[in-house]
Amino acid sequence: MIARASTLHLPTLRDAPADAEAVSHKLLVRAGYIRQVSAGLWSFTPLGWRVHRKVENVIREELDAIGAQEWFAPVLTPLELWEATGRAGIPEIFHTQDRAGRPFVLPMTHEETFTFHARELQSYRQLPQSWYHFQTKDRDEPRPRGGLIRVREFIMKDSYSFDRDEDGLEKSFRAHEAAYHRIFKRCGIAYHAVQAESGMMGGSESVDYLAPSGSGENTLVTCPTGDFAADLEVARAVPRPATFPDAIDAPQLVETPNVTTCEDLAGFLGIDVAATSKALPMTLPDGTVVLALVRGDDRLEEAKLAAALQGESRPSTEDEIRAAFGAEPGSLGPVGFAGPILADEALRDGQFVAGANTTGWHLTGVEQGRDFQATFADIRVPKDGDTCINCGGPLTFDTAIEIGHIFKLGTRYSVPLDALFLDEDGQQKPLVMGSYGIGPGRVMAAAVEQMNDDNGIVWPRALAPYDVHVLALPGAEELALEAATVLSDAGYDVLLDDREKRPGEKFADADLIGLPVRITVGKKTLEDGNVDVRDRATGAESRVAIAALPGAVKG
RNA sequence: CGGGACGUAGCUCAGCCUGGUUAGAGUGCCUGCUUUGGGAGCAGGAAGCCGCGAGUUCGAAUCUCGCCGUCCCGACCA
Repeated sequence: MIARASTLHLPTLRDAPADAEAVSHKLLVRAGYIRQVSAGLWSFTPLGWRVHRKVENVIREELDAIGAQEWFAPVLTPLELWEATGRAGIPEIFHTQDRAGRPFVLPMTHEETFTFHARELQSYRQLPQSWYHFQTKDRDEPRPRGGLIRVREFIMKDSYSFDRDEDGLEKSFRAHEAAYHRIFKRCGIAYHAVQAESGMMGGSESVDYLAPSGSGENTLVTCPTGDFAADLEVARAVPRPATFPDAIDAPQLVETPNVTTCEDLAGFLGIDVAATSKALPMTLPDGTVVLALVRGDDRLEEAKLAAALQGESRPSTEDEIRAAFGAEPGSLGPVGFAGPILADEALRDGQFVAGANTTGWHLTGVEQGRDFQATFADIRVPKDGDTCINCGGPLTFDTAIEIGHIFKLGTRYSVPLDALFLDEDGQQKPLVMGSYGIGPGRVMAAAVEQMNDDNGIVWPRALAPYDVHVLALPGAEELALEAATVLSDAGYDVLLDDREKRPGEKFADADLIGLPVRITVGKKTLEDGNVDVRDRATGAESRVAIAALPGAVKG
């Protein structure tokens, strides 16, 4: 087909909006792919919607190839389904009601709805099933940002698998994993599949798909040798070794007036900050105060802490600290503390400086096992200078966009929603489920983040809204149409720039919009019948006869 | 929700501190002429609830208060 730029709504801008920060945000707006309606609410222009649909179709083809079946389920969902699974109270959920006052949610995912439908699966003979749909998701995000990177309403492809047991789930999970690999590969996106937190989804295993980019919400931790990749929140790493002072037989009290940070403490004592410890009292829901202990140069990773404590906790209040330690906040430490202590692995070996539970005093030479008892877990945030747990190589940290996430849900939803089937042994059992999401909008954003230059977007062929951009320069309109027609007849989607614009403006817009191939038909063409074929990514240019275009354009 | 910034033409911004004719520029848009292989030139033109509401004042884009909106950092987060 041929789309004429003269009639297409193609609102390119010379300047990026002032409030845009992320490259993908700036370029998608400037090139006319998206427009903002309100915070976190974006419309896709005709051009942008074509890209979105390209992503959708790649996903659709790969999911269909693993036997998944496409549905379409409503956004509006009766609240009672969400009450049944206990997710109605999640703060991100939009709530609404009908005229009779019946409550509904605008859900952020469709586990409840699809599990509801899965109640119709009654026999193991009907299993396994993998169902998916593309549907609008709403999330009352506290802070939307970065154009398409974090929004309040978006289309997600979400799949749900239903199996009779864990083995079946494993197969369904791996099938999706393989499909996801093919999907992102086809979209031309660099990504890492990493172990991740299951978060509010529940379930046992999850794999996060992170696309490294200049902007994003996640931090991807990788080892250059390729033997390690993880989301910062769950990444394990080896901190640099601490340099300890000479060991002593028992902790020694030292006065440390006006010392508040570990850096100050290390400076005051003239020791390595990594030889100090940091005490962070946390309160559990039942009121218990747990002392979280990390090395002086480390930060506490709350996601890891939650995993170690098997539940959420919060920083203790000053009153709770006084009650638990009999001391003021500021010089807390593990020695003499009667409650549970959870220490980071980095504190296992060595003698550290710790708070003395007396304001203005610290203890040197504090050794776990001898001076206090603790349980150990990895609860620190990895940081620059850490090394790989597998090969010891230096780790690198990159911001990344989460473009997909797959979960083993188990029976988290099938039990509360009574999605049961009759197994071969005559027993009624809950369906064993998985769920699998991809945000096509985020795939678009990630592609732009990864593929652009100073002049604009450089779309991979699979995602470009059209295959070829034919520029009709003044006087060559007829020939340009001929070139476009030859390509269209050969099966290419062509954007024909037949606007009454100066050449420079057409070139600039073509670079900005970023179609993979640009064909210029102009004065030179009138002379010898050849057109210029230019590769957007490499800038390589060649002169080609119009009749030979289909071959020359082939990727 | 905490911290910070911003709201003036489609877009990018000036004007505000120190209140005062009819609110400006660039770009984009419209008309005409000239031009046409990397955002050309000339001439003419349309385009603004100066975020909203109160207040101060003879007089408010400008000062004060409140609200709303948007962005950034953090918290939060499939």
